[in-house]
Amino acid sequence: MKAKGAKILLVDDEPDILEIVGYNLKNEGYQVFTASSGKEGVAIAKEVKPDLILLDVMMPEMDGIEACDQIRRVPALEGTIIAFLTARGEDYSQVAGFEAGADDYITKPVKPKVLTSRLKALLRRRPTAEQEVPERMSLGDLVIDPERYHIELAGKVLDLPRKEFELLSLLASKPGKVFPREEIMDRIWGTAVIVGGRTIDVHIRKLREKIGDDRIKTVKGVGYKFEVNN
Amino acid sequence: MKAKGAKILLVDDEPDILEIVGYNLKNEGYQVFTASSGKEGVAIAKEVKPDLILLDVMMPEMDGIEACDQIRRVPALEGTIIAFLTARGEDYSQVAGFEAGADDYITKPVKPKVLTSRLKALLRRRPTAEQEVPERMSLGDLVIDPERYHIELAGKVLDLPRKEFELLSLLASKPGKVFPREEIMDRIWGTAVIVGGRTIDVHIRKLREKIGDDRIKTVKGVGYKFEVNN
DNA sequence: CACAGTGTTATCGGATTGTTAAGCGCCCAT
DNA sequence: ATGGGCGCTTAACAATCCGATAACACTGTG
Repeated sequence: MKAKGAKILLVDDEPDILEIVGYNLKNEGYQVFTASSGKEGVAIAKEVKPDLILLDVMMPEMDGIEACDQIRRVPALEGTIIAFLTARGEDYSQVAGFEAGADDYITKPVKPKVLTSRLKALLRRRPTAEQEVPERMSLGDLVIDPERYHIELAGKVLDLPRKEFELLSLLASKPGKVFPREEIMDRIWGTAVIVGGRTIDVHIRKLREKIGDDRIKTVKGVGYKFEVNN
Repeated sequence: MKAKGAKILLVDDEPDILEIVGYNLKNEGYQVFTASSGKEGVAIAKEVKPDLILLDVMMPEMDGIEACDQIRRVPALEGTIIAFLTARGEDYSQVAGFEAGADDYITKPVKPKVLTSRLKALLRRRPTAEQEVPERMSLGDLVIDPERYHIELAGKVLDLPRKEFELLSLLASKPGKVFPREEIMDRIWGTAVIVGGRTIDVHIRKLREKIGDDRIKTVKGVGYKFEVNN
């Protein structure tokens, strides 16, 4: 059910809305950021680069339309999806909003389920997530098949748990390259998740147990690398 | 690029919309049919059996929701994709909450490019619409017959309810491939329908009950895959 | 030898999935 | 119209499995 933690920025001047909507989105596994004015919203957007921004139209200081406009001018926020949250009846503002480059409108009040479903739909068709077809990798007698989510070792099929599979895929994506622990953390857990120091090691250990000690090499003080042995 | 002209039925009471949207779709190589009311839409749908129907929600005589409902009752139009066209600001919660069985919502005004890209995405999702449906799929002792909505297991004919059949067809369309839950949702329920988290599991369970536990495999944290066992 | 970094193992919590039963709307036959 | 059956969804609970952590051992390096 979780759409693995896309970043969502909520901008609304009513704390209640931030609270309620934010709560529901967090519950769905999103990373939620909030701002209480257009100005603040733009600032935070630049900082965290959210995947999606929910903008209330009516706000003091800087309304949603102008905020949208500003955000659209920031190159770093190119692919960001912007959706307006509007009370019903704020009619003409919608045309302006559309011109400002909004991707969707959601009218308040809205049921949490409906809201998250809309957001999911929006996030799903973002261009960035469009066309990534992971390819089958062959490395000696080891075959990594992302589509089937398993590996083949010397002809034998082996199922791996998710984290292990991702970790191996990452390391194997560039054989010989040393992946610093930092990078591994970022790419597998994401910048938002904080896990303890031994977690990577444990997964590495399990991998070694399954595919052989000699394939993953430790570079002390730096990280790990995958090596095709044969 | 042109998908050999899928048939699209446009239903809207505004001639302008029919004109503009129709023009663009034809330009993209689709076969376009039009109707200007829900009633007419249903009639034409029965006649031409389009792959996809674009329904305006607000229409005289019969609105889009009712039309959708009617179309969904026609067995011959079983696999038809239905997308709602709504004006921005029309209340989502009402429409989305309504379980009419639409696959997507598209809000007007929409740029032609965006519209066609979304339609393509929709058509791509449906195995039935994209290319010709393989008459029968044979996978070991399991035969899937899309024509009759039933399967044969070890020679015995087995009738499956619609959702179960669609689910099985989807999984079996690429044996071995892991279908993420998200993708299953998209392709069987569409983005417009909101269903709870356990719904897929229940259908999977019923399928396993009928065709055997060993054919559908769970990949935890990801999805399910079909496997030919012999 | 101390210390920092890594290896190893067992354990626990919780997220994810399995399972069953019940509810609801629809169709059809009585 | 009415009742039963069916298909789909939801709810509630059980089972399972994964992944993080803690605790401790090991290794190499200054």
